Amino acid sequence: MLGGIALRRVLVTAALPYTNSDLHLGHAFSTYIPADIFSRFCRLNGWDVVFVCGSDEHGTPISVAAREAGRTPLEHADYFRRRQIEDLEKLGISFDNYHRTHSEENKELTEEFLLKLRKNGYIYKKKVKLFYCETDKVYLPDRMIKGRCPYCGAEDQYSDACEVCGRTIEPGMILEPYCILCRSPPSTRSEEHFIFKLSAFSNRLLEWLESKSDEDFSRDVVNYVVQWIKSGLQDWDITREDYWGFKLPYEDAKGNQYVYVWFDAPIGYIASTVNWSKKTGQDWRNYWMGDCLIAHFIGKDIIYHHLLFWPAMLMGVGGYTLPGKYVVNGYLTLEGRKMSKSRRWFVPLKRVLDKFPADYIRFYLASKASNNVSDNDFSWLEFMSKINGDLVDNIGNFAHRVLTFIFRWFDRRVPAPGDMDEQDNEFTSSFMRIIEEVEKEYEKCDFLQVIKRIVEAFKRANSYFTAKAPWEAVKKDRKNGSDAATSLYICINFLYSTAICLYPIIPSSMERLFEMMNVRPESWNSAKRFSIAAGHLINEPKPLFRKISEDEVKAEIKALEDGLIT
RNA sequence: AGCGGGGUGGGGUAGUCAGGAGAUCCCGCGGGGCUCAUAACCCCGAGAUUGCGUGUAGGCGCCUCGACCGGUGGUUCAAAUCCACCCCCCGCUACCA
Repeated sequence: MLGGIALRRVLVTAALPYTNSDLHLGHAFSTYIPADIFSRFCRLNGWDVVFVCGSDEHGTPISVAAREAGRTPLEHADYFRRRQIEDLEKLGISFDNYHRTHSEENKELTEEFLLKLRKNGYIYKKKVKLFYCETDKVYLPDRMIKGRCPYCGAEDQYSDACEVCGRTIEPGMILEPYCILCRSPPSTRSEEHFIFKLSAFSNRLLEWLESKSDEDFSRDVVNYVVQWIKSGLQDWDITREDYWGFKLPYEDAKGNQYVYVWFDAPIGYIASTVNWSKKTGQDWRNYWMGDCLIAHFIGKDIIYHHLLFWPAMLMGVGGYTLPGKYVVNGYLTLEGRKMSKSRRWFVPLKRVLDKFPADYIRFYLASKASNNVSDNDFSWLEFMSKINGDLVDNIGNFAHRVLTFIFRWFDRRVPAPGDMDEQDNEFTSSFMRIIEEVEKEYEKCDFLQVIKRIVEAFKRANSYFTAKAPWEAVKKDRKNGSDAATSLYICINFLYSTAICLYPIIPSSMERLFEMMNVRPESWNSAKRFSIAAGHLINEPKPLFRKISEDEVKAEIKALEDGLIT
């Protein structure tokens, strides 16, 4: 079973949104929807699960953007934090706690990490050369310096890599460097920095990674980082000058030296759990220091931070449980093209959530999220066709035909079944089998397969319903034990079971369905038996989903093409 | 440049780790059925797959007997699946989070 954890205790984290912009469909796809579905699935199973997240608020991009917007970095972070929370709530992401990295808890933990790592001999000091912009009064990281490529001579390339010839540019090699803020040439300064001895963990990381099952650590991802380790890990500079973040807790640090954002960001997961502890009276150590499956949900861009830097930090400090499961999804392209803010080729969550039910977005994106690093495409026309075909016509319509049938022909009461014939037995055992399969796919976080199998089950159900033709049988005999009664009894139980299966993916729609069925979703296991008894009274059914019109999606495509997305 | 992931009927996708009759599902297309249901649903079919000649077509004739999951070659009784090389697409590359 899942991660071999006996206690069935799970801590789920979703990558912390960086507070310098609004969230878009890509974020929802790669991280928040998968993490939320998994958390809900764990809760249905009755496991002890805590789902934490929070905003990631430090770093140069935020201080620079804040200055441009005439705000302090904290005000800037606050602004986007609020907007992100709005979107995540609207999307139905069920965090148990949403905290922030610029918090007391995170400050304490970060300091503790830094002090312990230093005490354990994993932090050392080293002189490094830095670019400094005299005009803007900031130290410039690689990405804030552009210049001419020393290899192919291409202009306007970032100082760490040339997009034209594809080569990596070593620090300081860039020709005619300039600051991207003011275009003036930077000066160089030499500072003493604190360095985390990442290289010391190479072997331990390798052993740890290679000891994991494919189920919890997908092979693609492990190969990817193993390659990285084998080519030689470099130590990690965790100091920044004149920065927006936490001060270094070392006595020998200078007053303007701060902690690099990527050091305190993952600690934010723990900080959020600590903050949750304070609210609930639970002990966060049960999750971070005990027998618990820690599951990180991330996009493929931050694999290194989560599979190398972060576990190395935990190993170096000692006493913490290491991550036990990673779910990594690739990027989302949009209509076949890479998303880009500057080219206005993206879809903000605010916009879609304004126009379509969150469950539509969840369903469509989940149908592509298969715990896999390869990219997936978001296409408005495909979105429409999946929603209309799978969700409305197949699933929604089946629910409606079963419920209205019981409501009208059996006076709202689930009829008592008679003897089951071969068709009844075959259909029943096929959907029980599908539920077992769905359970396995949920544990793997392969939601593509989950949805595929459920859609298939509904197709079978529609076929079964047509074959049994209860509308004919009912004309002859509509009492309990009749042929029609048997079919409907089986169908409403199928509906309950599959609604449980879909509950983590489209929770609010399934809430409405449960309400119509007049039941509460009990547990995952309740899907594996006939949970709705004969005689049970149902409520009046109403259509669960509405169709999307072609005009609606064409309008979205047009808005994109006209560059109207902001 | 290196590394990673792909290339499967008209479009989109599954299957590749554990080789077994050329293949899943969705959309679209052709035909039929049903009327309980949100103009929904069900069933059947065509389409990936074949050289040359000929007929309006069903077809017929001929031969060096041809085709099959990007291409070529290999391993195998058997390859979409394993191996090698090649072509094309996409992504990532630590101090941009």
